[in-house]
Amino acid sequence: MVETDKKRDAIIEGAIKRFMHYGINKTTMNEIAEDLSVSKPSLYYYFPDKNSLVFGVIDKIFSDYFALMEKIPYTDISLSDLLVSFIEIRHRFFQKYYMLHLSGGSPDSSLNSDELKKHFMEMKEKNQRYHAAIFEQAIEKGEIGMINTEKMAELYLESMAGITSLCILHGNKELFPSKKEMKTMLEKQIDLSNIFVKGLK
Amino acid sequence: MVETDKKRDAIIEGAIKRFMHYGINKTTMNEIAEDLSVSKPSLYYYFPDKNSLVFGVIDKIFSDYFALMEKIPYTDISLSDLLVSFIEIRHRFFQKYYMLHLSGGSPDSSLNSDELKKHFMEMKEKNQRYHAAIFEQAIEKGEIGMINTEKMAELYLESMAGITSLCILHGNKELFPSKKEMKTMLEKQIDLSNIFVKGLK
DNA sequence: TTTTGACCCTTGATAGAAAAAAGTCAAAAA
DNA sequence: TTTTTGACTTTTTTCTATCAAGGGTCAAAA
Repeated sequence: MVETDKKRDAIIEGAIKRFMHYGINKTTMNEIAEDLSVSKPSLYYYFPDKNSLVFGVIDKIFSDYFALMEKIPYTDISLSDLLVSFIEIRHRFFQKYYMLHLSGGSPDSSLNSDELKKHFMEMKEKNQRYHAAIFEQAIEKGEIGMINTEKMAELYLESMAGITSLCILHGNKELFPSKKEMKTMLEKQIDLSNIFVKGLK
Repeated sequence: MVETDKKRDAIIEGAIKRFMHYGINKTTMNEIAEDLSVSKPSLYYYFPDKNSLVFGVIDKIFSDYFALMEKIPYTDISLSDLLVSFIEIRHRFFQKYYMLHLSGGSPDSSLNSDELKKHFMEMKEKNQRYHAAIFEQAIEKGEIGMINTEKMAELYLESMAGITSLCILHGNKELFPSKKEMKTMLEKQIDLSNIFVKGLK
């Protein structure tokens, strides 16, 4: 039903706001309910448990991410530039949703459910397939040489994720990485991406 | 004094054996002393505290690492192959000393002392300088184009470390990464290294 | 100079209690 | 019939008090 879906979405939006500021574990179902001026059982009417709500939130975020990716037209733009655009999109999402610890190594137990891990895996694979398709196009256009696109997309994204991972790991142990660390990370990813593409020629 | 240095080394060797098997935090000064059939205060005669002993151990391991690196002659070998040799050396050390968590993200509080962090930083920089020198040679030989070697060495090593970091992060949560994960990690590092070098041409 | 037994003091693990949060349900409201 | 709720139960987390273990010291002996 449409009304039901609207309410579900409103709950997800409310949850996202709390999660973005306090993180998943530090947000209670009561707080989300209070924000929306409803009772806790109402939340449980739309979501069987907190994990499903978290799932809904993650799913929404990823669908926004892919929507943004797919909005970028990949004709009339070099592979390097296209990949940089993708890096910038990921960078914005990483900053915006940092408190949700979507990049792994999470202290949030809610992210450790098998269901959610599976979903993360699926999103990762979807992202890889999308990048592999981009590589495929670039091969057809003669921008890069013949490669195993699936494997290269995986290696490429893993090298990007590795940079992110190190930024989180070696960063100051504050709640957030500093603006400066963020900028350095972004620059390194762009540099590496450009070298990577050149290396595929 | 020579005798004193010998005893220091013996203690370090004994500590390494324990650390390799049980990790730093799970090894007590008493155990190290018992292994060497001396009393605990004897240890404290040679090392003012546990941190200094850990420092000695780390220092020994890094000096072994650099000794092995420097043994590889870097004439008559392509940059790609040389870098692969380095990756293999790091891989062996990573496996051998895995329990010491030298790759960061350590649960061992002993590794968090300022003194030791500084030392880690110095070793990282030494490694970067060594790699930068390698890149310098390759430029002179015309194997790769002109680049900022310091910056490239940093980016290169960080992309390698990133792969390692992800392996630790996403690996099974067992004590050790599996042989298979290790192999995959090694292959990815080699692949990335080769693409990176091609990208510098 | 080097080694040691005996000792102190700090820290980290453990368990049990208390608090908080997740989750349920019968009944009311829409 | 669908949605909402106050009051309730169960589970999880956090806090705290205790205690053993491990780091570190020292005076005396070798």
